[in-house]
Amino acid sequence: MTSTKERILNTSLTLFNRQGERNVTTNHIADALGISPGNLYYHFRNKGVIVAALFERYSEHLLALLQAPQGPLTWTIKTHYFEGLLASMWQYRFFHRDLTHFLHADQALAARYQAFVEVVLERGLVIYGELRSSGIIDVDDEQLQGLMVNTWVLMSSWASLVHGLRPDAAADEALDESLMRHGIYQIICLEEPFLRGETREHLEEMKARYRAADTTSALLLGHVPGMQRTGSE
Amino acid sequence: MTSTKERILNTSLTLFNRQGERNVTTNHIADALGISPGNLYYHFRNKGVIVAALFERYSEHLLALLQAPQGPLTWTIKTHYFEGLLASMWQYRFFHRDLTHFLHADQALAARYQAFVEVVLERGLVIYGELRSSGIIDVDDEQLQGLMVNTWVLMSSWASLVHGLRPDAAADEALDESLMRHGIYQIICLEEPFLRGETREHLEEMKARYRAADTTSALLLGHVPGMQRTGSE
DNA sequence: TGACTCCTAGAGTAATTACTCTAAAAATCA
DNA sequence: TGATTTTTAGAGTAATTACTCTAGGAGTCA
Repeated sequence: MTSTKERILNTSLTLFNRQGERNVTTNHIADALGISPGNLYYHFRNKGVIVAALFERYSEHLLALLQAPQGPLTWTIKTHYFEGLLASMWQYRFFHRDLTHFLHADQALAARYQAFVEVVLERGLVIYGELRSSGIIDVDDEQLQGLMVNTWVLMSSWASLVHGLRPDAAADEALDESLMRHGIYQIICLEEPFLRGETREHLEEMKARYRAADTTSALLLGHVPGMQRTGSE
Repeated sequence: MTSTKERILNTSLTLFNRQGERNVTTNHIADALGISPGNLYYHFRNKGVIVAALFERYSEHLLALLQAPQGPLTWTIKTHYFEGLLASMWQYRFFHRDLTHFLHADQALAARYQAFVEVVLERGLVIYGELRSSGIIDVDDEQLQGLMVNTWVLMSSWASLVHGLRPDAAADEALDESLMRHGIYQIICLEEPFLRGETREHLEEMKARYRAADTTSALLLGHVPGMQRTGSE
């Protein structure tokens, strides 16, 4: 039996993800749990600390993933690994969505968030650095940094972006999977030009694997009419 | 003398950008203008239509820019052109920041936003298509689409991202310029691997131009310690 | 059993905030 | 000028919502 405190966090997370933190009141949370507002406030002295506690869970989860030893790293393994990262981020997608307000409202949280991003980037650089050392990608330092920043932008914004274009996605759990694959696909697009050696042979296979399936393909570009299939020069 | 209606929109935009829409009440807006709430509500029947009106301004502005004939297109011209786009987007940065809530609260706005994104992507594809036809970039159709999506993700998220990491940026107008340049720099990073021919000769010059200056360099990666300058293989 | 702490209920409150209403000033027009 | 319309003020309201307070149940330990 999970504790009430845990249950509050869990349903808060669910509701926040589904409806956005702004549209979820503390009374809603209590209702959804079948407990009283008083009880909720016994465990969390205000709504902000619920958000902060969820961030703590999120960042711990992600940093743990990032700390995990990787063993010998191939591009395929790395991509699969990133898939796991993105999945975790998706679980806490409300956070990046409503980030602005949280950081505006809570100085301490803002500081922790900044530190969090720093560590994420640092660790990400190590991973890309290993890929480089193994001759999997061919980049100079500057390109490596640029790639890293762009990867982070993509990963941290993907959920919000999807949510903006597919409001239904928050409710429809079945979409999640394919939407996330699309996110990974976009990361592949980022990395593709830098791939060297035999790794390039896996490219098509990986692209096919993560390429958006029917439903998702329409998300961003599937139904843009102006695109002719002329092939590259 | 601008009309009261215009003035309401202008100060709303300013306040929204600075403090986030959520933290700006209609009374705040009225106060800032030195008019009565009643007056404000005479011109806009609720807060939502202010947001919607601002979106209309934003999308018209951006689409007009996108429609503008370009003449012969070089990569340098294109980059400069994107700089203008990003600047316009920065002017309405509150919108992409609080997007989720707006679309959740207003179905019609959600539909218009989707249509807007479609047109933006369509036009963006045309531009990248022209670069390809001119032999400036070398991409196949798939890469072109991937690049386009990533460019859009970057541009539409950049302001929020910056705001999350530099809360002060909203207040400090001097930072704007350099933060935006950094955004363009990241787009250059996206495109760099695809550049061909003599355009590559301009690469270093352009990178230098948009590379983050001292203040900004620390924004995302400047002070990450784990990064050694080992040079590429 | 009794004492003590932890947990819960639920009515209630204070503050915020989007929005209304009436009446009067200002502009427009005949 | 007088009539009509547009614009404004500003007090006020209804609803929401984060949060409090008191009292009582439920374990736990002596």
